[in-house]
Amino acid sequence: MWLVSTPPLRPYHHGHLRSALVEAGTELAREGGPDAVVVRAASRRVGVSHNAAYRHFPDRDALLKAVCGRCMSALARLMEAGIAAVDPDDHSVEADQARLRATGRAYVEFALAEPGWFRTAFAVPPGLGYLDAGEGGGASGMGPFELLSAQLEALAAAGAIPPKRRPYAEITAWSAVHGFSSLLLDGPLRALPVPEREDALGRLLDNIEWGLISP
Amino acid sequence: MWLVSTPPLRPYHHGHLRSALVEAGTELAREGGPDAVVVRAASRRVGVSHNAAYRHFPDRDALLKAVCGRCMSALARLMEAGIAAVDPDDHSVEADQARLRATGRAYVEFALAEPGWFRTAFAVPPGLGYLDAGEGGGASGMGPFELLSAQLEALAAAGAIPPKRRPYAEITAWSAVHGFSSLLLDGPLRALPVPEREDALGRLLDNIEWGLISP
DNA sequence: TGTACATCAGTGAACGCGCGTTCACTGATGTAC
DNA sequence: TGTACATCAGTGAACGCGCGTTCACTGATGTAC
Repeated sequence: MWLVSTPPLRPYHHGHLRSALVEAGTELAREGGPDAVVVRAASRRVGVSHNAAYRHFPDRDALLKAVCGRCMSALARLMEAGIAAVDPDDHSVEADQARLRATGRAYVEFALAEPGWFRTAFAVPPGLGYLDAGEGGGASGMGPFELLSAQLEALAAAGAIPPKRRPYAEITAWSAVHGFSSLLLDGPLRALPVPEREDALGRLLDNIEWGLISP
Repeated sequence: MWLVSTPPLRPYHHGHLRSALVEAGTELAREGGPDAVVVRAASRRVGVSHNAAYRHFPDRDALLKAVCGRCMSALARLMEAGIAAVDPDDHSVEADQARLRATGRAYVEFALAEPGWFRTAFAVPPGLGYLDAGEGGGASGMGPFELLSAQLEALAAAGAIPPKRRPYAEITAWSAVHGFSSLLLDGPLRALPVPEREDALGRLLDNIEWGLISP
């Protein structure tokens, strides 16, 4: 008899099922946010039975956390791109300021361009600890917080931020762009027309800068 | 035979089932955030069969939206309380500033004290339009945005905010406190110890103020 | 005041869905000799 | 190089859960006369 089962491509006896699942989960997150990151759908995408995932993740939350790390990395990479767009050899205060603004703009752009990823990046399951070291970094290995921090540090080193205004500057700046993004995506600013959104972002970045830089 | 059904208190033939369901949904939101606002659980709490809800809401999203309005109202009321804590007869710039800070503090306090409500307030189902007029207001009828706006307007009228810094001030201030709250609840600031959280909030409010007020 | 009747707000049962998780299993892989 | 065997990463079936939503229904309420 020759109804021998044609082995279906032997898909994943090679140890990269874990990363394939994270990849699939990341795609689910892109389309549907954190709630869409579910074991069964991810397994389905990879073409594997849904319980195979439990060889690589103790439970759904572990998968989700890994996906969150990927989303945070994507954000970091977009911020890095924004920073890199300013001439890296220019160490003037103006260039430092431009780099700071670029991090902020990139943050908001990421949220608008990839809302599913943005929501997922901040949906690390409670009770799992936050992202581990090494998770959530961009190409440089630095995460969004470190990238922002580096720009502020440069401005402070150049004397543009007076020392009394330096503490917690990261948190202020981060909060502003994060809140703006959230309000645009899910909050009452949903309805804000695009041109006003653009203006509002400009004013918001101005405002942060004024608050930090003015003596 | 006398196994006649003893009518179980005739619970809701009086037209207030709708509000009872919203009430129950609000309690669910408090405990579990927007995802916990589900038709069956709300009906269960009220003591009514789960399909009775469909006499009052076309679907689950309609219930959720009503609950979102309640949560937004709760936020507005806490902000109102913060404002009212500053002597209402004092119209000095200092008092206006204190009222502005009070709105910001109340916002963050609300998020920390009632995380479920805070998350739900900003989880209006997409595609339903945002909250209708009349929903989401506090005792004064004003929503969080209007309350914030009123404080900024007072400062502008007093000349404390230069005209060139007035546009979009609402959005900047709101974004900052909203982002800070979100990052504390769900983001990487989860782990921030309480004293630093307090310091960070103070600096954040300072920073907004400096950004708005300095000439 | 009493009665017939329409309306309205509930009930109980059922459908179908997708999920997380566990079980005993099997076939492929890698290794010791 | 060949073989016996342990290990490991998958499979298929099943459990139980809670949900949204719809159906035909019934009992209470309010109203016209």
